Amino acid sequence: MHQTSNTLTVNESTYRDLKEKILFGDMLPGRPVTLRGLAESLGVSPTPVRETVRRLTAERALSLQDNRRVSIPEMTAKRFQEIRHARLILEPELATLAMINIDKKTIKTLIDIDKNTDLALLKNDFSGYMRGNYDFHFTIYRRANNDVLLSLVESLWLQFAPYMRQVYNHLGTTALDDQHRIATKALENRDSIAFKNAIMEDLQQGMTFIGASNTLL
Amino acid sequence: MHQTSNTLTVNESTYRDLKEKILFGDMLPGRPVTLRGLAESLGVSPTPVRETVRRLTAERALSLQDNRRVSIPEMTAKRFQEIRHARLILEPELATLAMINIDKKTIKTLIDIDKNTDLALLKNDFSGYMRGNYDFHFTIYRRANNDVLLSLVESLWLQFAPYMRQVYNHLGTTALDDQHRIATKALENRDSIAFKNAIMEDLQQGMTFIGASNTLL
DNA sequence: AATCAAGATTTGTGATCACAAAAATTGGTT
DNA sequence: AACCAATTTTTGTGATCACAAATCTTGATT
Repeated sequence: MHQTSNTLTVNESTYRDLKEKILFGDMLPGRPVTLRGLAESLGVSPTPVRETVRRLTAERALSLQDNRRVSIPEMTAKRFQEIRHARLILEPELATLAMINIDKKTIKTLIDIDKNTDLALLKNDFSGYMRGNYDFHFTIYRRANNDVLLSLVESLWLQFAPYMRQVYNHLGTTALDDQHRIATKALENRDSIAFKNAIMEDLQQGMTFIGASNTLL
Repeated sequence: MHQTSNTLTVNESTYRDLKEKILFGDMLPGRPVTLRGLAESLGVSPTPVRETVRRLTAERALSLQDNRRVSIPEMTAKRFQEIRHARLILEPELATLAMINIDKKTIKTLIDIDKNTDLALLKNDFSGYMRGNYDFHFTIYRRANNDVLLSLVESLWLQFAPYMRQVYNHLGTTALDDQHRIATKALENRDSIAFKNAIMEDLQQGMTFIGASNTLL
C-alpha cells in the first residue's frame, strides 16, 4: 500500500511508534525482537522497520547483538552511571538555558502536566507516568531553543527509559515528583539557582540503579 | 553478491565509508546526494545505503530535506554556536576522565599522530589533517572508557566536520596544533588543569565560524 | 530419560521490482 | 530570446524475492 497524500511516510510513523514504545516503557529489555514480528505488529513491511531499527540503533536505543539480533541494550551499573553522569551535565544546563524563555503560560502547562502525571501514578499507570515525566522535562528543554543539546538529551532518555520500570518498582511511587513542584515554584519566582537544583535533584532521585535482577520478563 | 564468511556486513562497511567521508572532509555541504548515486559509487545496492543514511541522519550527520532529498545539513551561526557549546561542555570532561588512563605509550602515540598531522598540514592534505586531528582527540577520549559520552561527542564531530574546510581556509594553517603539543606536555607532567585547558583552547581555536559564504562547491 | 546430530523453519541481509513524487528536459508560443 | 506547459527521466519509498546464517524441531543412539 503506497501513501497517497501529504501524510507522514510509513518510515516516519514507524519510527515514532517504536520510539514511543521505548520511551514510555512498552518495550522491555531482554525480550527478543524480530524485524518481521515488529513489522507485522505495526502492519507494515519489514523495510521501514529495518530502517527504523538502524536509526534507533544509532541513537543507542537499540543494539544489534553479535547474532545480528536486535534488542534493548543490556544495562550495567557502569553504563547506568555513565548515562546519569551525562544527564547531570547536559540537562541542568539545558534547563537553565530554557528558563528565560519560559513564560507564565508555559508554567501553567507544566503544572497541568504534573497534575496528570500524579494521577497516572495513583492509577498505577506506569506508561502514563513515563509520558508525563517526559513531557514535563521536554516542555522545559524545548524552550532552550537548542536543537543540538536537545537531540543529545533525547538519546540519553532513549537509553535509560526501558529500565525505569525496574527502578520505580524498587523505589515505590511515593513523593516522586516533589522536585517537579519545587521546579515550577522556582520558575514562578524566577529563581534560576533553585530551578537548576530542582532539575538536578529530580534527575538524581530517578537514577538510582538497581543492579542484580538482570533477568526480567 | 552475498557475503560468505565472517567479514563485515555490507551495511557496516557502507556506514564506515560514508562516515569517514563526512568526518574527513570528503563530503561537502550543498552538494546534492542521491541514494542511487551513493550506492553506485560504493558498489552496493541502494538498500544498505538507505539504512546507512537513516543511521547518519539519526546522528545528525545528514538531514532529509522536505523534498525527501538527503544532504549535509545547512550550517547557521546559531547551530555552530550550539555545537561549540556542547563540545566545550563534553570534551574537556571526557578528556579529564581519560587522563588517569593515559600511560607513557599512549602519550608517545599522541606525539606520533601529531607529527603526521603537521606533515599533512604542510602538504596541504586537508583530509589527512582532519584525520590526524580526529585521531588525536579520540585517542584521548577513548581512554575515558565511557561509551555514552563518547557517542555523544562522535555525533557532534559528525555535525561540524563538513564545515571545517571552510573554517581552516579562512584561518590559514599557521600554528593550529600548538594546543596539541601543550596538551601532550601537560600529560607528561600529569597536570590535569593544563591538560583540560589545552583541550578547551584547541577546541575554541578550531571553532571560529565563518558566516556568509553559504554557497560553496 | 538424556544427549546430540540432521533436517526444517525462521530470521537478517542485500538486491530487485513497482510506483508516485520530484526534477530535468523538451518544444511550442509569445 | 524568454517563458511556460507537457513529457520524460530520475529519485525516494515500500514491498517482495533470494539466500545464508541462526534458531528451533525432531528423532535416533546411548
